[in-house]
Amino acid sequence: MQIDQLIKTQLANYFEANYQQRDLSNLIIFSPTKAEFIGDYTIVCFPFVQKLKEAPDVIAHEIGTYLKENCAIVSEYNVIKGFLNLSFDFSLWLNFINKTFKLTDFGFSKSENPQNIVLEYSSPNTNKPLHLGHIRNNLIGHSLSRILSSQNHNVIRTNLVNDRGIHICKSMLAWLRFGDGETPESSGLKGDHLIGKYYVRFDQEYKKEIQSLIELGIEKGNAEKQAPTLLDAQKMLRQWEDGESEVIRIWKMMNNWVYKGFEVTYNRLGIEFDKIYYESETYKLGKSCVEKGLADGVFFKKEDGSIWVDLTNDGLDEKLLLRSDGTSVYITQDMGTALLRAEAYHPDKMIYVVGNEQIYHFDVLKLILEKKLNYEWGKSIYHMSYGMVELPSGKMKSREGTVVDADNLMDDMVNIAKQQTMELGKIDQFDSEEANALYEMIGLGALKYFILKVDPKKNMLFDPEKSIDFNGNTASFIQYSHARISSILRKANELNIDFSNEITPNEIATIEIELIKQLYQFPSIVTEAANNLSPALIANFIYEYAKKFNQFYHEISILKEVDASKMKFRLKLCKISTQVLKNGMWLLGINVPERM
RNA sequence: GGUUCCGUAGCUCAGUUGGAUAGAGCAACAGCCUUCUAAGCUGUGGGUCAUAGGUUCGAAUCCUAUCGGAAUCACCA
Repeated sequence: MQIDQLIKTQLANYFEANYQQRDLSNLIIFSPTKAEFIGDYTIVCFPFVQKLKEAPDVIAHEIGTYLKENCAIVSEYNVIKGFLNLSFDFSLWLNFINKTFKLTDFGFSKSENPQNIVLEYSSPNTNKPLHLGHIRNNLIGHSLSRILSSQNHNVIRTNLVNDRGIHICKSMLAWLRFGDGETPESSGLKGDHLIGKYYVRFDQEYKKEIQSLIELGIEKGNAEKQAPTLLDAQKMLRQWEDGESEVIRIWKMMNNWVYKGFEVTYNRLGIEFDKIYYESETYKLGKSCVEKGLADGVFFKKEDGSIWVDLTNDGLDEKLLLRSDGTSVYITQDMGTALLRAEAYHPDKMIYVVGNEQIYHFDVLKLILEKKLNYEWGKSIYHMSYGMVELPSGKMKSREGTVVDADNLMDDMVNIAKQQTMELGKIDQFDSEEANALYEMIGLGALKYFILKVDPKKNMLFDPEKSIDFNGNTASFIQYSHARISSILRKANELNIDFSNEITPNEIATIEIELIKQLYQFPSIVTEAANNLSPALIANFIYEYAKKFNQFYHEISILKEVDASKMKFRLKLCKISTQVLKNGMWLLGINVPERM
């Protein structure tokens, strides 16, 4: 199937026979020919110069002649400077079209060594609703799960809910003091939003107390530690870890409100999990892990009873593993969770989709598990760190209210989509259910695409004022292209054109060849995206493809003024194009409409 | 201060393992709807790829230094 492998093997034989050099085949650079030159694929000949002691264009001609004579698919070649441009026989593309057009899973491939991959993403705290940063996390994670499973890997999608800890106690405390028994039902608020309200309330009270302590002449750092509400929250955390029934009851009740709220958000985003872990269920294992390490002398205890690991020899610092009051910290439960996962799934890889602000945390985690506790699976931990989403005003801070709320944002996007769609007035025949599904598809598609098209590792900017466009490099453009192609295929269906049989068109337009060449690349792009864990590669590729198709659409009439075989050929091309757009967007977690 | 990441058009972003003359979209301007969907297509303008060195046939890409931005170095998660 892969042309480049075929040619490389041929060339390796050639170098062996004529120059007695085997390792030269590693130097072969094989890439699609740039549009402004004639040819399909290009071999760069400069790297051979040193070994073969010949001028680049001489070598290029030699290789070109050899390939043309010995390689059936190479029909022509030309040389420009050291670049050897090869043209392939059209039968190659024709076979590709005839074969691919029957597939529904075009772009997906069977990996020769499928792996068990535990993929963690989302990982929300239960003290506030999801915001734009979480959206990026969820979208990247969800898309990666699809990209990896498209390569035949066994992906276990996991979520680790941070349902315990001091932050939860803060919300609980504020609710007990100021909540007056308020519930999602009584307030009409979504559960996660209700809890978020009290998290903010806690912070306000806390700040007030700090201020008044400072006015009493207490130094700021101490004031922050001595504020009564904070002490109360810390007390509550100890009560929680001791399993005090009233604290546990409220905690359960409030967490359930939040879960119901999250469920709505996840459903709307289209995010799913195979297994949900709760920190409250894994932190104890983490604790025993720490105690075992202490017993083995890998960790050490300070005078106040807190337990630490010394990583100074590994270029990091000392890191706290258990507080002096015996309660666990963030990393404690991550150790426990990792342990559970390793036992349950025997993963070849454990991928954590977590923001780049936690690079240090995951360096520590991996180091502890792999090198200090000597777990074999420790080396399989990989932190897929993504960049922050910034606003024009700077970073989002949930306590300062400068966040873009996930639910509000989705509402806004769908509303804008609705408004724009109605203005265009193309879907008058839709009933309201169809229409609403379409608004949802377009609005959320725009949001998802906007986020996923950016290289995950980079920080990105989101400007709510400008909101998200529906023109240009956007999901709507791709969805629109899909709707158009679907329209052509519907028309063909109405006219009862059967294009399923093998065809051999004799004359082909250049733009068609360009389309086919691009189509041909799709599977390797998906593989590359899986290797680099980058949905952005796919997003930008399908945009390029959709754009090219739109040009094709304008330049070439598909159903008229062509002979029958050519028309059928183009219909096949259309069919494959819908597969590329549909499958590509599926990998991003975005739906495409038949009409819009 | 230590560590890590980023710096490409006015703005938002692409740029495959180093390859040919640096690519889109938005914004601006000029055209194109009697045809399978104009959420589209065509054209124009816009660049010292942060800066300076180095590596080589060749550097936006690799190395070093400098400047600018971000994250982190918590008994927060």
